[in-house]
Amino acid sequence: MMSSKHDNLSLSLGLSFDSHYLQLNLRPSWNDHASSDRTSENRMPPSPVDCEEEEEEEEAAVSSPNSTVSTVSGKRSEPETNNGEDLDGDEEDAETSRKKLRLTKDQSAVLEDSFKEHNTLNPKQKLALAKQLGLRPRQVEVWFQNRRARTKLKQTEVDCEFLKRCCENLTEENRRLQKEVQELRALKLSPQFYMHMAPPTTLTMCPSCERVAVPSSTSAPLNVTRMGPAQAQAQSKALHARPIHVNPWAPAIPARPFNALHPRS
DNA sequence: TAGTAACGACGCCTTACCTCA
DNA sequence: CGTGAGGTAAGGCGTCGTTAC
Repeated sequence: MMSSKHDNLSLSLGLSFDSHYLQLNLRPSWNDHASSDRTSENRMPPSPVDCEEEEEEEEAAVSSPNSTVSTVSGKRSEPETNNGEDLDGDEEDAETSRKKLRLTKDQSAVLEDSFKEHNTLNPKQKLALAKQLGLRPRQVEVWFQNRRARTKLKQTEVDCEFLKRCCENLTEENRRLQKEVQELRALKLSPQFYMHMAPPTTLTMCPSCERVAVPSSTSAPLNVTRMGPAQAQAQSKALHARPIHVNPWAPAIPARPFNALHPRS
């Protein structure tokens, strides 16, 4: 099913906004229409029996916003009377305004715990959670959707920060390598450099592109060969004419695994 | 067996509401 | 007291997978 494609979402993100949000929920006057959590709409069902009775039809009418019968329940212009809870104190403007229904601390905590276990819900779990929390299944569904969106957003921010640091490190590494190339070129211009150097390997310099050829299939020690013009041209021709699948002009510097975050380590 | 409509679930985007500085 | 920013519940729409026909 579709839930499987989200199974690898990282849940280890810092979710500080939730605690902040939950603290706000403790305030008794967060909503004038709802004098308490118990009386606020969609918070608590009129009774467990009522909730049980209504959940059956709600599940059919609410759980899918796209089904032909479900879109009725969520219209912002329509009062939410299916739980019957919004009639006990805010009959003044319930018909016209869409209420902001804040979940209680306990509700959020339970949802959070459930989300840590599995970030998607099957219909059975959704119904059970809704019943446990005194919410409509649609509310539980929406909470999980928004929660997944928040997780994804957080992950995107983390990824963005990571890529930013990668970019910075690569820029720094590039700067360092450019400097190194300049130094090597300067050394190359002075003949004494080669005179006093006992090269540990044999390298073949390509006269045209000034790179060092690395034999692809030999493990024998290399010896630096300074070729004459004709000889070098012939070898260069041979090297360049050969059908090459892998670039033979590898960097002369021994390659090592590059860590973008720690390029010098 | 292939095609198709219905349905459910989800993601993405947006809106409306709420709180706080 | 008014206001803008940020957070969040919820609506709308498109997409995809499943199922029945």
